[in-house]
Amino acid sequence: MKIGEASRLSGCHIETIRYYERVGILSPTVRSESGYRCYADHHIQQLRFILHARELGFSVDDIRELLSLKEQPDLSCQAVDSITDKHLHGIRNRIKYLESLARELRRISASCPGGDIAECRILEALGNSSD
Amino acid sequence: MKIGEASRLSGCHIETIRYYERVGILSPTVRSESGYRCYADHHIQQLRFILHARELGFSVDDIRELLSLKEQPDLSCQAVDSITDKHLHGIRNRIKYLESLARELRRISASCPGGDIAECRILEALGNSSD
DNA sequence: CTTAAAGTCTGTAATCGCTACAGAGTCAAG
DNA sequence: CTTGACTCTGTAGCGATTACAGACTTTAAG
Repeated sequence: MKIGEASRLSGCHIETIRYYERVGILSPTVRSESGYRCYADHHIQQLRFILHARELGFSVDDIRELLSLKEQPDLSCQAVDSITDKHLHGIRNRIKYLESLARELRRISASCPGGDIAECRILEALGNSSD
Repeated sequence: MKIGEASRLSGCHIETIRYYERVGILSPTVRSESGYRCYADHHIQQLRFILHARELGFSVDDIRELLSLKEQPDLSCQAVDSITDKHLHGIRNRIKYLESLARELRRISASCPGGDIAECRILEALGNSSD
């Protein structure tokens, strides 16, 4: 099948499919006489895997590694767990960071009486280095 | 003062200072005979404002607007509030999104018995389109 | 006075994960 | 036979920096 159908079946944009091939997480395809990429079922499977992993926020590098591990069924899945844990850890850190930002913004915003710019506490707070 | 001292006083990297000038959120400087940038106190103030706003996650475009509003003390600070609220909203949405990712990752991760890759439920879950 | 080190300049490329073209070629239907 | 849909490659853009290379200037020490 050609890239258009692969796109419809996998849910990946055409340009993204070509991108995944370029960065080496999607296996290269056979080419037709005219140079069109020809996709097989396993490509669709791969694309769905990639898409789902991306939806869960895994990086392309993580996915490369996950796909490579997938090819070695006899290995312990500890490496997979480790990638997942690291990723989860990263997400939790980002959440904590964003929560602290939100708290701080809320605090600053609440302190502003809402009159003229001259008395705006938000701008004032931004002007002061560490408050 | 030259860029090195401006960097030390403001806490911005030298290259970042030049970048802020290039994108137009830091006022251009007078140049010395040899072409070195000469910074005054108000540049340091501006840099601290920018740095703090960036720490709170405001975009460069937001900052450009905040700085421009700051120059008009007679205006209502409603525009400032609006930028801040929008930003806070964006952060809260990102938090929600990351929390849903974390829940899903946790769920998938917990379902894995931890043996061989062949039985790894994480890889299995990633392979299945919508679960 | 010379030389070495530290500072500064401009311009360009890299980061990440796509997305969006331009311009050319291919294929199927009417 | 032509129109339109599809595909190709290659390149540039996004955002906010960071990281050079290669050239120039200034400062401090010997």
